[in-house]
Amino acid sequence: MDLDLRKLRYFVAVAEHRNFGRAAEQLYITQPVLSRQVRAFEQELECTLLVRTTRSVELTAAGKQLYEEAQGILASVAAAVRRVNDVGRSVQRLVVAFSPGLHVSDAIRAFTRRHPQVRTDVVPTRWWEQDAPLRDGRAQVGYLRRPFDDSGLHTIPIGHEPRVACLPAAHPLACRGELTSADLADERMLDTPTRRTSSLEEKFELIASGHGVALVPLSVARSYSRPDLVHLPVADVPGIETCLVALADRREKLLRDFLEVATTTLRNA
Amino acid sequence: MDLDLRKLRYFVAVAEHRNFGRAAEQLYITQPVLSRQVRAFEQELECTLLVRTTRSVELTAAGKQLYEEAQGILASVAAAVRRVNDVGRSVQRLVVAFSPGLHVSDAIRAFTRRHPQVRTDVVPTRWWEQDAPLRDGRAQVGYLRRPFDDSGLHTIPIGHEPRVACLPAAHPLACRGELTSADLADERMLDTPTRRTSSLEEKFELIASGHGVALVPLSVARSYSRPDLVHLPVADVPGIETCLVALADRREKLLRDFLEVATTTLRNA
DNA sequence: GCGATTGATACCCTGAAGGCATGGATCTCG
DNA sequence: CGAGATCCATGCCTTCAGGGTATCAATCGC
Repeated sequence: MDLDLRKLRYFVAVAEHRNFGRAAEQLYITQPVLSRQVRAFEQELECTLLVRTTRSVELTAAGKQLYEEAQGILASVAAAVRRVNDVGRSVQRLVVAFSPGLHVSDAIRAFTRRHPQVRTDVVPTRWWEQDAPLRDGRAQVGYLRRPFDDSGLHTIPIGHEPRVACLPAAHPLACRGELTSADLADERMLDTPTRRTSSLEEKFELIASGHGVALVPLSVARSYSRPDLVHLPVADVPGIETCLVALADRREKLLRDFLEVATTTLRNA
Repeated sequence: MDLDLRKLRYFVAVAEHRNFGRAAEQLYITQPVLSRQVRAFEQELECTLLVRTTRSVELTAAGKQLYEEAQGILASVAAAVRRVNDVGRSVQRLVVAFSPGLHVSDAIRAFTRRHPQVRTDVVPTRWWEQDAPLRDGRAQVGYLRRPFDDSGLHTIPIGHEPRVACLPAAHPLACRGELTSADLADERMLDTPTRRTSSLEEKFELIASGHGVALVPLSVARSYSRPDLVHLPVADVPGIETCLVALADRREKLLRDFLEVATTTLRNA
């Protein structure tokens, strides 16, 4: 019933590595200790979390559930501790979440000029749950790309960018100048938000190794260019909208100021 | 950085009792241990949380912040642990939050008839943050009275009830049959959501002891009748709306079923 | 000034957390 | 098939955080 966060962190490490030895190494403890702690954790929860064979470690349904829960718990706890520290030191802070490929430095610089006493920070979001840092309290404002779950969020559209097709350089279509969606009809698309492709790097790796192609926002294509991939404009796919986002029920002056500064900055850009 | 939940609980107990001895008693530990643990906690956070004199304990700004944060953290952690346990035992559960005075037993009984395998549970809400159990994951559906913060919530109005005036039995107006808002113009109203009156019982206690009067929903007046208070209809105050509420982004079948069963049940009632 | 109240300090003890050595099971490869 | 590699579990030892008792020190009320 008491749930020790240390043991929760231990479990998370094992869940991520699927391997006690390497998880222990990352935690700077020895493997036997980790085995014992995780087993004790399971007994406390009265619930089996892992299926161990001598060769592999797998998560049970409960283990998967706990792993999901743990993400949010640990993130919220860390954010809460930092907020308490900020209050204790009379520090004002604004954290900006941003989706891969988007740049917020201009807005932050402009905001810092106007509010030099406010510390700013940024946190990257994972593209299949872009709203998570806002909802769990890690960030107060986000700079996100649609689509995302906007329930309870205040959104300000600030831009629209085309999407380009990303293909392996060796692909037959790669030498063409511009494509249409018809050209891509037979290709395997990697756009669906499956959690398999957890990072953009992983997605590009899959594309480069021939597992499929994808449509990506132009800014992403610019940021992650690599020699074994080509990016080609596609005539008839809709672009994608970028938004400034904040929790709808937040009314702090700092937040409103940032939204104002950011919209003007980004409009001038 | 590591934040021990045990110490967090210790701090919360002290913050609530404003007294080490009584907090220790509630925690089933001794006072010296509690003093040491809380001080160690402050050192870990590198942040003073309490101002102690030999006669009193007060919260610093950081302490207040942490106390607020701790509410959510501990509630979410407990809810998460229970969800993990439910998954581990293949238990399906639905938790219904309800505001003071509302009765959900009919809906729950009807739902249980249709889904006998689903465990149901209820959690009371505090009237000044009725949406909290939904947002922190303790409950999946709520039966709340407006006004509440409905951003990101899916709401289904299910009823409208009049409000009645609650007065001390000894009050000059208490012998009148019906009032108008003009009659109450000179009275001190206890309706504003100040956190001073944390429970309805406390509110009624204040009224009975002559600190003011209040407008309360009829169902609340019925539930909490006591000899030293009278409830009188007021001709010209608007009634209050009751809603079934769920997080807007939730689509679980169980939840949708409950909403359906509940709306029909409540409409027949 | 005196007792009551309340938080802090000193000192001790127990048990949980960590380390090391090693066992036992399974996979890989010659 | 046998040898080695890999990986989790177990046994045993050590350390220190967490808890207990006794007591001190400061403040309030009378």
